[in-house]
Amino acid sequence: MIGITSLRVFVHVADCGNIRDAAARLYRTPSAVSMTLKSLEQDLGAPLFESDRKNRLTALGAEVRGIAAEMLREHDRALERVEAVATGRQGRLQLASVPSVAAELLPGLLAEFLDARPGVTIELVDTDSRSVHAMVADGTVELGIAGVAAPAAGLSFAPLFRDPFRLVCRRGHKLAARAHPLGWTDLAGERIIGNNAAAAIVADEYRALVAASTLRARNVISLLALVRAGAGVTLLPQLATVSLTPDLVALPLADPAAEREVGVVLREGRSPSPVCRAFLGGLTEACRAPISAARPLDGADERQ
Amino acid sequence: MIGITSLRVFVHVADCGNIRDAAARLYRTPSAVSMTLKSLEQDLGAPLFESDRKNRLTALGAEVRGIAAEMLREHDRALERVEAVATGRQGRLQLASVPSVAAELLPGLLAEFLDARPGVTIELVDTDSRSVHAMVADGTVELGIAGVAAPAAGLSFAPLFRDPFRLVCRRGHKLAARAHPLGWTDLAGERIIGNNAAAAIVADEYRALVAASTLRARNVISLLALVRAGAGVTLLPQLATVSLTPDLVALPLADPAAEREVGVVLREGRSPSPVCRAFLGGLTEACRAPISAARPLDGADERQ
DNA sequence: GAATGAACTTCAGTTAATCTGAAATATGGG
DNA sequence: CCCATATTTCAGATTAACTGAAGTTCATTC
Repeated sequence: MIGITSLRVFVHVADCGNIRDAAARLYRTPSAVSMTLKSLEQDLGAPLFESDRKNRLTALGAEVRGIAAEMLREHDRALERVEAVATGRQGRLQLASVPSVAAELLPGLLAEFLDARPGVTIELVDTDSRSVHAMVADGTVELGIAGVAAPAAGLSFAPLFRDPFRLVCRRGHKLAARAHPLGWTDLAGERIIGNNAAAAIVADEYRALVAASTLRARNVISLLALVRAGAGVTLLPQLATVSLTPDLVALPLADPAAEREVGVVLREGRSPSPVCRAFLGGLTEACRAPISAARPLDGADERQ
Repeated sequence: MIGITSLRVFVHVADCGNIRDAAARLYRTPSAVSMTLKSLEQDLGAPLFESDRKNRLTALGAEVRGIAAEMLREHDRALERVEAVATGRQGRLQLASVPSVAAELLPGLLAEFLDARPGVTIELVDTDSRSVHAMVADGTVELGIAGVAAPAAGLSFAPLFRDPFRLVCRRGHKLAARAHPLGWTDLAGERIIGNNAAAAIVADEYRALVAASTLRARNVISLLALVRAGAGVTLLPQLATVSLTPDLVALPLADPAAEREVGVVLREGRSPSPVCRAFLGGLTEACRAPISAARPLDGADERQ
């Protein structure tokens, strides 16, 4: 049977015009090339060259050369693509993330990642933690970045970092004057604006406060607009507060348990694609360093 | 390195969903398939299947399968084409022939040949013997069918058949009443219309007759029109007379030397393409049988 | 037109790749 | 938890492909 290597040998000889040079290019001895060529001609049942000196093709040789050269290009291109996909240099990564990470951590990371891998396509969805888990579970996205959830069947969670909640209020708010982290009792009497992210806080005191609250916002934009308008204060993970406008401040909380754990959500029993694996590498490395390092800060996360 | 066979094995396993069936399709043992798959995954550096039971692909596996399947299709198609070209089932044949053969012998032969080889393209030029040789010599056509010529450098001639000349005249012509083959002396006093084909007749008697003639035509159509109009008589190879209109007759000549030899003209030191070779096979076979057999005759070549 | 040198081919032996069959191991359904 | 089935592993065998030396062919030079 005619093999692809025989054809490659033939094309090289046709290009070189002699066996010696072709053999050198192929890292073979001339005798090996000669034998390969002979067996190819036998398989075809007709000569490819006019003479023993391989510098003139027969009509058949010219035709076969054209067909084979094209086929070899296709073949090499395909192999190149396979290898690119296997090493994560090429492919598509569908990714869902909670807004804070999507806004603060991912942009720089993704830009760097894409610069290094021109063949990669990334689709990023930002939504709340619950939806992130759902999208991973139903296969809409391959990778999720979200807070822990009730351990769902078929999902795996790998922690990335812990992120303490902070109180967000207007700069002129009386709590902003406090020199020390706020205890839950300090918040008594404040109108707490509930939000999805803060639902991760399990402290009974907070639960009680927010249960008493009459205002709840789902989207961070409207949430902060409410705070800015003086409608109340709210609790957000630190990461979500690094880019606050100057009229708002984020104050630390005394309760060390008031934090969320952000991590990577994957579908269990489904090995991540090489692109995904490569991205995960960059992500965990970025999170090994303190969160703030992921984005150059101008002190916005310090008490102001 | 990743080989094409490894990818073919992988695609088969992915299609079958298990190794056993794939092995059967590939005429290999399951262990061979398993080992090939393993080495492919090692080359790629990542698994292609989720589990040992090869019924669920990883994301990488799915991508590789797509790329590989397309590549294999291309590869097989190319190999198919190479083989078709090598066996003469595909290709182009450029062919020049003298008009008589082109009109009487080739049509049936070409139709049959093309029916049997749907991939073949044929370009047929009909012209006089001298031009046929020239076109073969300069590579305009690969194959020529013509009378013998002065042995030119770089051309080969292989005889196909001998073709006796006949005298063509009007049905009512006085020579048409003759019961026996015509001798040269019978033609004395006739106006002989010269033509290219008859230039092959070497007999001195004919030379003298045609030298005395004042009319000469190059094209068979106009030549016969002249005869039909009573402008004279002419000599044509028998093959050129099998389709005469009923108002003309072709009479045999007594001189056995009054014949042409038609054969195949090829460029020397240039091995014919497989299509050409295949066509030559059919051609020589058709000529082994008497000429008339090449075309069902209704007695038109008999004296009428 | 013989001598010469370069290129190709052939051959025998070697090396590398691939396959087979048997045994061991893993998997999923009952 | 066990059984039937599928896959993997391993050692040995087979096949394909390569190397190096010797022989042949071809074109060129003297």
